[in-house]
Amino acid sequence: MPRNKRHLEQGEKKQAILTAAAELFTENGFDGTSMNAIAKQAGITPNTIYWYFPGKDDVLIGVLNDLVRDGLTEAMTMAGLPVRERLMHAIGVFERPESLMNTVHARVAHSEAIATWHARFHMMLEQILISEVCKVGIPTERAATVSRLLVYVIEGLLSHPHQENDRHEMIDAMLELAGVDA
Amino acid sequence: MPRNKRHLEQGEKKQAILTAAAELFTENGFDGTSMNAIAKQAGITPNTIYWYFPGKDDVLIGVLNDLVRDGLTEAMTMAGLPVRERLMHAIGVFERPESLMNTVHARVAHSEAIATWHARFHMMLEQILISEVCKVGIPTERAATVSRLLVYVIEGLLSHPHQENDRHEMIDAMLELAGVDA
DNA sequence: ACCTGAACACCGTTCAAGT
DNA sequence: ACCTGAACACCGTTCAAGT
Repeated sequence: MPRNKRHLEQGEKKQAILTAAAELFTENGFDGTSMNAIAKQAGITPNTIYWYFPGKDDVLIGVLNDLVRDGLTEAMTMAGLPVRERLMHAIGVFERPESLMNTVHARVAHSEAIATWHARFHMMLEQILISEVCKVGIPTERAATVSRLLVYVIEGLLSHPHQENDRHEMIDAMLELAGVDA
Repeated sequence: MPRNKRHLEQGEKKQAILTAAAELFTENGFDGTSMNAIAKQAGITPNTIYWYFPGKDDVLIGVLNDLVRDGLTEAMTMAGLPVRERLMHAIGVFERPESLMNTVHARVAHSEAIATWHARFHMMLEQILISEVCKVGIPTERAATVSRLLVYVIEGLLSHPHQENDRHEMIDAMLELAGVDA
C-alpha cells in the first residue's frame, strides 16, 4: 500500500500544488516563495513538483491561468454592467497577488514559456478591449490604438500600489479622453 | 605595497563596479547577473562589492541613478525640441537596459531601498511631465491626471519590446487624446 | 580604509532508487 | 506512474583575517 495520503485522482495533486503556490505567491511574491515552501504547503517533497511541472516558471503560468479563468468567468456574470465597472473589477482580480504581473514582465526576457504566455495574455486583453471600445461607439480605426493605451494604463495600475479612488480617477480620465462617456 | 592595481582615488572603484554592473544588467538583466559576474568584470572579488554597497539592490539603484543623470543632462541639450521628440528620446534611454524597470517593479515589494527610489522616480517624472503638459496649454486641473496616464503609458512602452513606429503611434495618440497638437 | 579566502544558509534543479 | 533522499552547482551575503 502507498505510504502517503493515497493517490489522488488524475490532476488533483497538480491542482493542490497550484493552490499552494497561488497562496504563497500572492502573499510573498514569486521571488519570495521557494519551491521548498510550495512543497511544504502542499504536503509533498520539493522535487515532486518537478513531476508535474518542468520548472518554477511553469508553476507561475499555472497560477496565472487559474487567475485568468476565474477573472473571465466572473466577467461573464457582469455582462450587463458598463465597461467602467467591469474594468474596475478586472483590475481588482489581478491586483491582489503581490504584483505577479511585475514578475511576468521581469521574466519575459529569461523564460520562453513566460514570454509566450505574456504575448497571449496581451492579445487576449487587447481583443476584449477592442470589442468593448467599439460597442461604445469609437471608430474602428481608433479602437485598436485606444485599447493598447488602455492595456498599458491597466498594467500601470496593476504594477503600482494605489488608492481605490486614484484608480477610479485614472480609468475615468482615460475613458473620457478616449471618448467614452462615463 | 598593495598587492593589486594600486588604490584608485576616492570613489573611482565604486564607479568601476557600477560601470561593470550597468553593462551586465543591460545585457543579461538583474536576475541574470550574479555578484560574482559583476566582480569578475570589475576585476575584484565578489565580497569586495559589499564594502561599497550594502547589497545587490543598492548596486541596481546606483546603476539606475547613473541612467537618470545621463538622461536628464541629455534632455537639457534638447530643450528647444517639442515634447514629443523629448519623450521619444527619454524612452530610448531607459529602454535599452533589458527591462530594468521591470526589475524595479518586481523588487519594490521586497526592498525598502528600491521602494523609495521608485517613489522618488515617479514623483520626478510626474513633475517634469506636468510642467511640460502645462506649457502646451492643458488646464492645470487636468495636467496632473494626464501626466500620470502618460507615466503609465511610458512605463508600458519600457516594459514591452515594441517596434519604433508603434512607439510613435502610441505617444502621438496619447498626446492627441490629451489635447496636445502633434 | 580597503580587500580577500573561506564559509554559510539557501536556492532551483537533477537523478538514481524506491513503490 | 508517481514520489523520495541525497546530491549538484550556484546564489547573495558574512566575517575573521590580512595589508
